[in-house]
Amino acid sequence: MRKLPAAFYLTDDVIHAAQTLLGKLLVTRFDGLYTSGRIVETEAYNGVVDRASHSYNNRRTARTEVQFGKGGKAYVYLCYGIHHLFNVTLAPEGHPLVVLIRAIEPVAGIDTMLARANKSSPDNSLGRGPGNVTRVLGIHTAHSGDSLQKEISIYDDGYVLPPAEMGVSARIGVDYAGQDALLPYRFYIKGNASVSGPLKWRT
DNA sequence: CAGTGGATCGTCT
DNA sequence: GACGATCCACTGG
Repeated sequence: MRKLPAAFYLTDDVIHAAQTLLGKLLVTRFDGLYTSGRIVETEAYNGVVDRASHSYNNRRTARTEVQFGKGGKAYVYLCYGIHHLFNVTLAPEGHPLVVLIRAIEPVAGIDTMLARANKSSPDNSLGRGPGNVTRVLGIHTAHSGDSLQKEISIYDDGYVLPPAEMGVSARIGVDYAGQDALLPYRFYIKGNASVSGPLKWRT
């Protein structure tokens, strides 16, 4: 188990980072409660030139300011008034590149996850979908801006994803982005039961 | 499995 | 004042 170093997050290659994060362990430790899950689905958001990105066209607001800082922090925002979506920020200061974590396969602290999700037994939906990822890991908008070297962190446990098992598709839920909605910026582990989206985009 | 519709509120125009 | 980088329950096949 090796925590991803601060240097990992300073890349400008958001596509490669989104691919590399597949198979890594996303870990939280809040109030002594340890939970972790393997990242099985990601999406790249390519900053100022990406219509699907909150920072498109260099738009800076209080909400998106974290994206413009040095990479290696959490960017968490509220979606549809209900769901908290967790992103990893990347790149040196001034480059608002992020990777959305869309699904995890629960690994440790399953009882805690079940309690947070108000469920009694584990199933494939526990870490499926970006809203569920934050729910079971206990992440919410107040954590936006937090370092990924503290309560929230990402580990490499030696898992290696065979290249043939990585799936690629367009991103989900970004129809408003015009042509950019078609970009092949979503990455997932083929056949993994925790991956979200339509069946054809899970196999 | 696919399709539909309600929930719910911070953010930006 | 409109609208989401979504989820769930429910319908029908």
